[in-house]
Amino acid sequence: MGKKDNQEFVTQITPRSEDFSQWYTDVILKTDLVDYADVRGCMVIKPYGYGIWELIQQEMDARFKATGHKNVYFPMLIPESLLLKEAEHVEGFAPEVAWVTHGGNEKLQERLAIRPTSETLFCNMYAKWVQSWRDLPMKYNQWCSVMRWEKSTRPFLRTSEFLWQEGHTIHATAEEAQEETLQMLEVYREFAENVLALPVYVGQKSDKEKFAGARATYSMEAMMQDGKALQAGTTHNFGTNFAEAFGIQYLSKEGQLEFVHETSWGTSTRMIGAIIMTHGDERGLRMPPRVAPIQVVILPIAQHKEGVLERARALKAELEAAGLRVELDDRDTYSAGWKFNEWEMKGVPVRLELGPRDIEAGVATAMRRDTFEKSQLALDGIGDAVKSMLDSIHHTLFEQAKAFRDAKTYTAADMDALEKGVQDGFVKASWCGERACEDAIKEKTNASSRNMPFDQSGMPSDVCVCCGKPAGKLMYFAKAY
RNA sequence: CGAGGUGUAGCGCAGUUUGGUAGCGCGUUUGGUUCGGGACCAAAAGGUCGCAGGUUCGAAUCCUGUCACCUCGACCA
Repeated sequence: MGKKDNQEFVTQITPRSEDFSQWYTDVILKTDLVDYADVRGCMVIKPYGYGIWELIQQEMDARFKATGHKNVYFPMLIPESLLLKEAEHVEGFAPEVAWVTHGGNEKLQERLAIRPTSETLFCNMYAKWVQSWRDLPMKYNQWCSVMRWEKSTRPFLRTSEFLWQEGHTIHATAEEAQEETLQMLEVYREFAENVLALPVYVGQKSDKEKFAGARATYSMEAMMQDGKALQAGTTHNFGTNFAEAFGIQYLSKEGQLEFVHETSWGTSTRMIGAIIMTHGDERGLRMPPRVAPIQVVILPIAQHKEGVLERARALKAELEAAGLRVELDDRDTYSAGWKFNEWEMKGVPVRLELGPRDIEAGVATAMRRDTFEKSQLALDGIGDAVKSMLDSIHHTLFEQAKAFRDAKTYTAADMDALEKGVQDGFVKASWCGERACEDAIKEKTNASSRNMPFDQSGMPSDVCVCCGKPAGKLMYFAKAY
């Protein structure tokens, strides 16, 4: 047994350091997360990948409910006239809308957009539903898929159709809407850090980067292992932009007709891409325990021997009773070594080996995926031991990612330093004008932008990544996905 | 849409320069021995060489066209 060493296995995935893109593609295909669909720019999410999404939905939904939101479902098709109502919004989305032009064999009188996002539908209904200040706020969320005809696509990061959640709320006052916008940004941040183990920066985006039709857009950005920024969630404050376009008005306590203030916020399956590109290593995935479809895999060793399988099944039942997601790999068609490597590639956080020697000693041999550390856990009370190991793995993943990001975050006082830093990671710098920022990131700096002064005063803590205008003057710059 | 690259067995590739029987590794199937870090032996199956034309006695190989995918830009969650 075991003539081939692990080096040989590792070479099956393109080394991360050599070609990060190829590594990403290798990992998602070889770990059974997705397959390429034979449909333009779309992917098939396989059971293991979809399992992650289900857990994300569960965790997020609980947070939405806790902040007073309810789930709804709106149609996938949007009449063109509805989409055209808010000028800035149309302009922003027009290049990437897919249209339905025929019903059966008949050409439609009005073409229907396949939703790229549902602001217009929500607005249309809100206009009917709202009469009085008593009806406000309305805080709805929907889980669905949307379609955007992207020019180039990559699984999870950018596909034509993608799964997401979109929250849409309307409020009586500007203050309330702003509070909602920031609250949901905080919900996202807390979720990213505490559930996905993704350290993120949150902040406001620049006018050029903001959502089409929004007064203000906020986002959370994570650093991938190639130093690029990935937007993992975004919230928008529309003010009364859409309310005015769609006539969403209510009668206030004072008897005045007022426009509502609206927000929207969304996160998508892209978060799965963020997990992969943040936590993955040379062996493949490292799933953050709280969204790992399989948290513990039990590998019976020498399972043909008497009593081993029975004990393994009992162990599985015990761990499941403790609330853990457990897989028992009792396939006898693969050797133990083969299975070790497969589950490591799939990123299962904890592996429990259970063989005759373990059973004899009353223990299971545990291996944690984050550090490859092996230890013996007493079978007696093993549920708690595994749970605390999972918590520890979560924290290790978070701290590793944070240390990586911090080490690649530079401070720049001039354009040269900014340009240089952006090649490797994030750059913290004072706001120096939108044109100059973009130029720096895209290596197309010209003389006029280069001469714009860096403002060294005022360094607020809430800042944003990727060419965003912060609430104050400090911001982060990075190449973005 | 601009620039570059790749299409040969399920997967990864060689063969193309200089035209001459379609190859290799992994995987798969069958039988046996194994089983605590991708086991070994033996046998077998599997390909209209992306597609369409052309040149030629003969094309994976040369010519023309076309399609798909990948990387980098532009656009975006």
